Amino acid sequence: MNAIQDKRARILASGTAVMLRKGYNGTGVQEITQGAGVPKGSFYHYFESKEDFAIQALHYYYTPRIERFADALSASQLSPRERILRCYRDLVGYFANQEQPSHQCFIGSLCHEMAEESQPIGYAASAILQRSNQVLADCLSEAQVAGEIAADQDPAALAGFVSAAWEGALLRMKADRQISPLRIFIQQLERLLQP
Amino acid sequence: MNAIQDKRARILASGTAVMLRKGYNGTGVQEITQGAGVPKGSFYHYFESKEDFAIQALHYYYTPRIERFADALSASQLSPRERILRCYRDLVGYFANQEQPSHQCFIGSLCHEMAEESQPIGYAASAILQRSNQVLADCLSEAQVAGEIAADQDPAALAGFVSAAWEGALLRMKADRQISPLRIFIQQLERLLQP
DNA sequence: CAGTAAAAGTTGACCGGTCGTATAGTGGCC
DNA sequence: GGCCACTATACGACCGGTCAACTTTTACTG
Repeated sequence: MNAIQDKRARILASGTAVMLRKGYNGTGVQEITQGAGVPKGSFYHYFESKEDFAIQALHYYYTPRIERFADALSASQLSPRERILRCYRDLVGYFANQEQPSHQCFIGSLCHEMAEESQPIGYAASAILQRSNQVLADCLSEAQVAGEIAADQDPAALAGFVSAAWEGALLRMKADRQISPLRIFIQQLERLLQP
Repeated sequence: MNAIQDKRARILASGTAVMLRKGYNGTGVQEITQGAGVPKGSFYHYFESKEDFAIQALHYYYTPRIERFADALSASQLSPRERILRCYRDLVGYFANQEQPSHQCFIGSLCHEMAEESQPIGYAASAILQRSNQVLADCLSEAQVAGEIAADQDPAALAGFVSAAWEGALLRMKADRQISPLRIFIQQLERLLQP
C-alpha cells in the first residue's frame, strides 16, 4: 500500500520534472521510468496511458501549489491587496535567485501542446486554471470590499486578466532568459490594484 | 528559381500549419512534406534540420503579421489609443467568428516547448517578440505624447505587459475553448490605456 | 549549333533508434 | 493451488536524418 503510493509518486515526480523541461511529446515513457528508478513495464500498471499520466501529473503538481496560494492569500495581518502583491513578489524573488532564469509553466506548456489534440488534458488544465482563478478572485473581492480596488471592477474578470498576464510574463521570461518581464508585471500589477 | 521558392514556401506553409496544431515535437518531417506534396528528401534540401525549419517557419509566419500590425498602428484618422484598441478588438472579432474558438499561438507554443532545449529557437522567438513589442511601444509612446495615457508610464514596459497579457489570454482561450478571456483582456486594456 | 561532360539539384529507399503499448509471465501471499 | 500485484520482453510504427543514384542545368568544345 505504502510502496504502491511510493512508486506512483516517484513516477509522478520524475515525469513532471522531465515534462516541465521537454514538454509532453518531447518526453518518453522510458525516460520517465528510468528517472524514477522503476521498470518501464510498471508505468502502465500505475497509469492507463501517457495521456492519463499527464492529467494525474497536472493534479500532482498543482494541488499543493494552489493550496499554498490560497493560504498566502487568506488570513494574514496584511491587507488583501498587499497579500496579492507579496505573493507575486515572492515568486519573482524566487526566479530572480535562480542562476539560470528560465522556467517552465507546466500548465502553460501542456495546454499549448495538447489542449486541442487531447480533450481530457484540456479539461483538466481548464479546471485547474479555474480553481486558481477562483482563489485570486476571492481575495480581489475582499480587496474590493476594503476599498483597495475600484468598485466597478469584476473580481473574477480581473483575476483572469492578472493570471493571464502572469502566464504571458513567464513565457516571455523563458524566451528572453531574463526576469525583466516579471518585474514589469509587478510594476503594472501595483498600478492595476488601485482604487 | 521560382520553383525552388515555391516548394520551399509550400513546405513552410504546410509545416507551420501542422506545428501550429500539434507542436514541434508532435509534428513529423514526413507529415510536413506529404502535406506540402513534396518528397520527404526535399525537406533536407531546403532546410538544414527540423530545428532550422522551425526558425524559418517563425519568420515566415510572423514577418507579414508584424508588418500588418505596424501598419494598423501607424497613420490613420484614429488616435493612437483607438488604433491599439481597434487592433485587438479586430483580433477578438476574428476569433469570435470561428465556430471552434481554439487557436494556437505559434510563438507561444514553440517557446514553451523549445526555448530551453534549443537556444537558436529561443533566440529567434525572442527577437520576434521584441520586434512586435517595439511596434506596440512606439504607438504607446505616441499615445503618451497625445496625453491619452499616463505620463509616468514607460511605453516599452507597458507594451511588454500588454503583449504578455494577450499571450496569456490566448492560452486561456485554448484551454477553456471559449473566447471570454479575450473579452476580459479588451475590457482591462481599455482601463489600462487611460490618462 | 550539336554534342557532351562536369556540376548542381533532387529524391526515395534506408538507417539506427525510440516511441507508446500489449502481454505473458514471475514471485509472493492467502 | 489459485490469485493478483507487478514487470521483462517484444512489437509494429514512426522518428529525424543520410546518402547513393537519378535528373536537370550549365559550360565548353569542335
